[in-house]
Amino acid sequence: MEQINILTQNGLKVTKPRVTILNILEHVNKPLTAEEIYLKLQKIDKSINLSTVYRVLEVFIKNQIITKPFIKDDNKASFIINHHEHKHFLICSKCQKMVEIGECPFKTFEKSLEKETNFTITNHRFELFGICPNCK
Amino acid sequence: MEQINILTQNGLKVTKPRVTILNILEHVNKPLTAEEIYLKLQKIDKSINLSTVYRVLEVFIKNQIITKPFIKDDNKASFIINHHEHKHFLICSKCQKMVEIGECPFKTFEKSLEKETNFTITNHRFELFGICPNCK
DNA sequence: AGTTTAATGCAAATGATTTGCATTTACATT
DNA sequence: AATGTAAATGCAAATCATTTGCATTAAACT
Repeated sequence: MEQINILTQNGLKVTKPRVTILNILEHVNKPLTAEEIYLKLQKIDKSINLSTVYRVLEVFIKNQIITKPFIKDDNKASFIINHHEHKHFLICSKCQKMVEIGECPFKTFEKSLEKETNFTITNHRFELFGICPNCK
Repeated sequence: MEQINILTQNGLKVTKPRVTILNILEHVNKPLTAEEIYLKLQKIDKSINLSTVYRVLEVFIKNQIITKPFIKDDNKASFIINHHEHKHFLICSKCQKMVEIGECPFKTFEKSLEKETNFTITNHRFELFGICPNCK
């Protein structure tokens, strides 16, 4: 199973919570909150604890298996599998529906900004908000 | 005083907490957390309460006097005066220093994305992260 | 299989933000 | 200028996402 490879490659023990969470995130492939992950987990294995979810997410972030792209206005953080692509989302302010944006237009922008500010730029966040066709 | 105009223009009662918070945000002109605002307030008037800070910020957001541009990884939200400019920041991951980015390169990008997705785009967030010259 | 060390479950703690309620204050009206 | 009223505030307690301490369990090495 691919999930197991990712774990062993990162020197992480292969445990049920880790495999299952990774599996969920792989298949969903869009940002989920810790609680959303927890609810999906509950359908698979009732015994997995919410604090385990947080701890697993923490380890995954450290190992760059996932990223925490943003914290929404409701104060909940989101987590998404890290395919080392630059992904950005357009989020409906009413129904929270997310649509992926095809292209990330910042590569060249970052380069010129590094020269200008003398920062070393490691990362960026970009999200768009609007009203989706259904909610209009 | 300009702060009073902004309040009355928005049909808001002119109170000391509101005037003072607005004054702070006007002069700082960069994102502050509720607690940072509270600490600055304490130096001016010990009696103003943290929950009042939150309530004032909430009203200001509703009236679009300020915006809540992002929530940092430490789960603290930031608030900035809304001059209806598109402002974005480059944030040092070590010292949290913020540098304003001169230009917002998304206007045309948003237009084409609206056609593509059929969303009505109302807003966006963009932050860059890196290491500042001092921290390197 | 046995040993070791890290991962987990559970319950309690934490910390940012929110809320209920009694009191105070802004401001419209007299 | 004094008064009435609804909205704003201070204070304490509640809430909610996230984190942590600790006893137990389980992965993976020998």
